[in-house]
Amino acid sequence: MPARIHNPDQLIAQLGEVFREHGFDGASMAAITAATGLGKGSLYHAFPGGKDEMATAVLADIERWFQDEVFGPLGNPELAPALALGRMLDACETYFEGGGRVCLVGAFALGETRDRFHGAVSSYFGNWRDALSSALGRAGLAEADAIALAEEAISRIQGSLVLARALGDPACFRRELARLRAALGAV
Amino acid sequence: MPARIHNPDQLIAQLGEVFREHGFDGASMAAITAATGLGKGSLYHAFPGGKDEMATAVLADIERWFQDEVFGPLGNPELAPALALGRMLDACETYFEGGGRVCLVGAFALGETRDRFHGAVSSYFGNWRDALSSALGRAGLAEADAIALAEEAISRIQGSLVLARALGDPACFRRELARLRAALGAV
DNA sequence: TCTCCATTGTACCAATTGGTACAATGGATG
DNA sequence: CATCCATTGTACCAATTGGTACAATGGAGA
Repeated sequence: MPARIHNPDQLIAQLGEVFREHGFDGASMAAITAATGLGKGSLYHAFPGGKDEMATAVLADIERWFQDEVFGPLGNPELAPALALGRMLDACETYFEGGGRVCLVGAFALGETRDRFHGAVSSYFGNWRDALSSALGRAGLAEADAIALAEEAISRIQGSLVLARALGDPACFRRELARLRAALGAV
Repeated sequence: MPARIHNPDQLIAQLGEVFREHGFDGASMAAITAATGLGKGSLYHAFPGGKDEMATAVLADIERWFQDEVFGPLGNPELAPALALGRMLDACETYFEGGGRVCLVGAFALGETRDRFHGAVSSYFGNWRDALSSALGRAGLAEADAIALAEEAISRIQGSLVLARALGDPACFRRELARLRAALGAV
């Protein structure tokens, strides 16, 4: 009966969407088997640690993506900061699907899971802030100003995702990104 | 055995803290009875609709508080806008305990509960945006600019709560509030 | 003091939870 | 073709879930 060989990348992506849609506690094994098409046997074979391990893998995958697409370019001294900043905003627009997709890490930070995955959550946001402030520093800002603006920019991105989802209006997020693009472009 | 007369206001506050700490799905009836000291009998007597009704009552209570302390003053044409804006920031600093307390409505917006309480969530953020943009309009901004700045300010508040919680550094939130105070003061 | 009834705690319910055990499968290796 | 073993689906588990039923309580009004 087994239809062997399951694409692990696709599996992680599917798990991510389940957690995004239901939250950690809300993502029951029943929902996970339904979304992935895999039985418990397969899931616990791939993730002996159960849901915790699945969520950890998802978070690691997200961080890897942002490391490659966002944090890396931002921290790269050989890349023009203006270019890296624009790339960050483009990546966010794509990744969060123009405000239609929520930030799983942010949701985990606010939600019931705040402690359980604190390491991954804090690493994600810490790396983002550090990389962004590094780019802003290279763009000419003093260190304190760079850190302040980095915190502001990340807050605006995360907050507008909350707002967009709350109002049911993804355009909220895109508008905020546009304003942010102008503000960061003026540095 | 009953120790009659239970302060309903205190009960709502306790329920709010449970939902804040565990999330909606995570707040089991066991956790709720523990936090409130009330048995299931009392709880289902006060809230025949179960957890849903409890959460609805908590959300209504939060909206009432913000209506009185924030949205009302912001929308009041007889109040100097600069005063109302300052009062909003003070109220946020107090209510969110300087970044140590999460926004339950924001958490519900991001989390697994996004649809179930969509009405209350969208009303809270919609009223906030409308009241804030009204105050900014009275402060001299054109309507489009007022709406844009209102969305930005709410995003910054909500986002910095996410960031503060994620990094385990409540000061993040207070710093953002301070920057926001400067930005809104310059209007 | 006595009665009444809103309030309460407790025992209980079916359904679902995350997790385990294990046998069947079938591609890869020889 | 035969063997092996990683991979898989299924049956099952105790614990917990949200919710209900109901009897005991004890303050308020007569």
